[in-house]
Amino acid sequence: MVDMVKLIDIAENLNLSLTTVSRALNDYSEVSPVTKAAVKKAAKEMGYIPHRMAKHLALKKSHLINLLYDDYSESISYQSFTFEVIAGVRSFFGNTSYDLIIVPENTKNKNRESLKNICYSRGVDGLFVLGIRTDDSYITELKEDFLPTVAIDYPLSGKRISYIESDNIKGCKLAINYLVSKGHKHIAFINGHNFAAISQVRLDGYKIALKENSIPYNPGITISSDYTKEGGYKAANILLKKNHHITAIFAASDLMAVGTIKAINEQGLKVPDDIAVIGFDDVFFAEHSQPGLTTVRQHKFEMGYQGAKLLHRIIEQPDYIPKKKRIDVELIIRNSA
Amino acid sequence: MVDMVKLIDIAENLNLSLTTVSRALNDYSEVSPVTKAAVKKAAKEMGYIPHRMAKHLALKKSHLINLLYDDYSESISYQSFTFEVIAGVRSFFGNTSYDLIIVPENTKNKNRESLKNICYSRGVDGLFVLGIRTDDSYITELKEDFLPTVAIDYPLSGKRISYIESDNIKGCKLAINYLVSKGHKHIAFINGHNFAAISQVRLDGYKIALKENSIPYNPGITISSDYTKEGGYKAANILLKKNHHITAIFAASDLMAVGTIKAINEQGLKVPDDIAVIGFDDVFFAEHSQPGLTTVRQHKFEMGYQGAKLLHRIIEQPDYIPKKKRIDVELIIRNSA
DNA sequence: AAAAAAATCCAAAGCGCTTTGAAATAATCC
DNA sequence: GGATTATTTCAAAGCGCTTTGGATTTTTTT
Repeated sequence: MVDMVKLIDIAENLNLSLTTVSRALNDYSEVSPVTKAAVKKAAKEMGYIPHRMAKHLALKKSHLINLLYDDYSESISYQSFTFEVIAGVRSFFGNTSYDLIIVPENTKNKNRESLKNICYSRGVDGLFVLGIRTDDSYITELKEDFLPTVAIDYPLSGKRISYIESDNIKGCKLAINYLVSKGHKHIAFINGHNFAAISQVRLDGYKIALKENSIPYNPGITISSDYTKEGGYKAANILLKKNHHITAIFAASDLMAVGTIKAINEQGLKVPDDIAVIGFDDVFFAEHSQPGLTTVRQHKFEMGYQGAKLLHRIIEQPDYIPKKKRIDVELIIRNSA
Repeated sequence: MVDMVKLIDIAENLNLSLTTVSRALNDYSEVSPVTKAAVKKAAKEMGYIPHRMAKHLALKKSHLINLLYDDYSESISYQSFTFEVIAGVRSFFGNTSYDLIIVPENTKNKNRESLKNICYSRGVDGLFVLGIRTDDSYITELKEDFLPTVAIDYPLSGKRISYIESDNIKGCKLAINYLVSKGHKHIAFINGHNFAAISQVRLDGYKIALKENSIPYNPGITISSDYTKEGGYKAANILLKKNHHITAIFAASDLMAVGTIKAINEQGLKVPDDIAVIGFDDVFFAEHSQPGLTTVRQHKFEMGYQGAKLLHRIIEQPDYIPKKKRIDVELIIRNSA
């Protein structure tokens, strides 16, 4: 790296002390407006670029957010969800002086460093967690509340830790109510695996929605599977084989919904005429699927943005008591239901 | 942040000097095996976590890679491409001691900080550039070759700077050859906008492939548009209206291919019977489209991985002369052609 | 056993910044 | 005009680490 001009250079150039230069640039009141201006002018002319690391070392504040997410998942739903949430996070921090740091370590790796070590050794000021599984070993550490943290879709609470979630219950209600309004009474539910915290929530939402519509919950037509297309496909096949009353299927992800539609078609049945299908997420391809997928849209960017905002607040206001934040969802009506 | 144990603590505990402790932990030869072991043991017991920033300040090496990419693009192709490339980057650096840092600043923002400032002030050791447009103001700076850099899909070369690209020419040949083998002679090309460096390359590839098949290049059936579904849709409509000889359309992205198919269907024509369509990228939904999209697959993860490897090498071997790296592509045959 | 060489260890300086506590200067008061 | 207060500046220490140049001890050599 090219050798850069530093504070002491400016100081010598102006016959001032290092202290004064530092203070001038940081707009301290102790330095007269005249010298302040002079310093700033010189700094600009000399091409001074403050050295963040040095600053951080002195201040014990890194302005770094550890962005923790998995990327080994093959699921495109997850990918696009993650990407958009991160876009939201980035957007918020774009107006602050915080950077995001990604520590490349695989969740799969069994003897990976502890989360605490990773964060402490980098001196990050906060942690943003995305898509963590219930069986991840980091969960234990997270619960210790050791660093300002915001998670997406995983319930965490403490003095400096909180989370963001979509209004999953509402989403389920929207879906079920819509199906009921179309005359459906036998509505099956294909849920995601139990390693995602939201799976439980969505199951609850499904039950609540049924109850509100005075439809008895039938465990026989609820199946847990992977959040993938294949997961949906398999689950749908099982459902279709053992139960012939079903007129609608609610899938906990768009990807599963796509798999479900495939299975239905293979049985010689038509969507939505024979069986209606509703998904969850509204990922990009939902509108490109055949037929266009009716689904519950999550506002991913907003989740990221609000999460970042929350995290920022936790960091900057030490006495702030964080609350979870719920992001609204909406039903996108297309042609599959 | 909790107060952490530092070198001096270990030193005092063991009645050694700070120097020796530092050297012991870094496996210097000047310290005897006995004390080395003692120090390491103590460090472990006391829960010592090295402070990266301090280390970096002293070493003038941050082990940080600036990861530069846009996320304002609505295009899912771009998103999924980006996500997978980054996954590759992460995977490579997962075996090194480098972290990735994202400086959240919008490309849209007109008075954004200079790239050089961003990099220098953070002391990053390298720069990984993804999806930069030809009209981006950073291009000028990048060409200055001011920092070890690797770009994806943008030709940059210098002493410490290089790039990775898919073998676009081969990709075009694969597509065109396949179409020709199916008897097509009038093959239109829907290209992406001129702000992507690859657009020019793919156009060249299209021309070369035609030539190799002794088909004259007809500028009338080549159209530039956006890399989006709408872009493909519009372009296809123009093509379909003004030329009735076309039997095949090669689109420079899957998304455009999807739009193309939509346009074709709306004209009452069938894919592939009336008009064959081939895309580029092989993004996730390519196989979910109706009909399944025949397309040129890019190995995105590999691009990221190899790019990271290249960057790592440029950084660690100052005398290494970087060359561009080309990543293989393959034709994925489905039902659209 | 004395001299030379090798092996260990250490105090102090330095990385580029902020901040404390004190000193010098300027402005205000009675 | 001397004392008090406010303003402006500075030298030095500190953030947690590495490294230089020396000092001290141990081993080898003759």
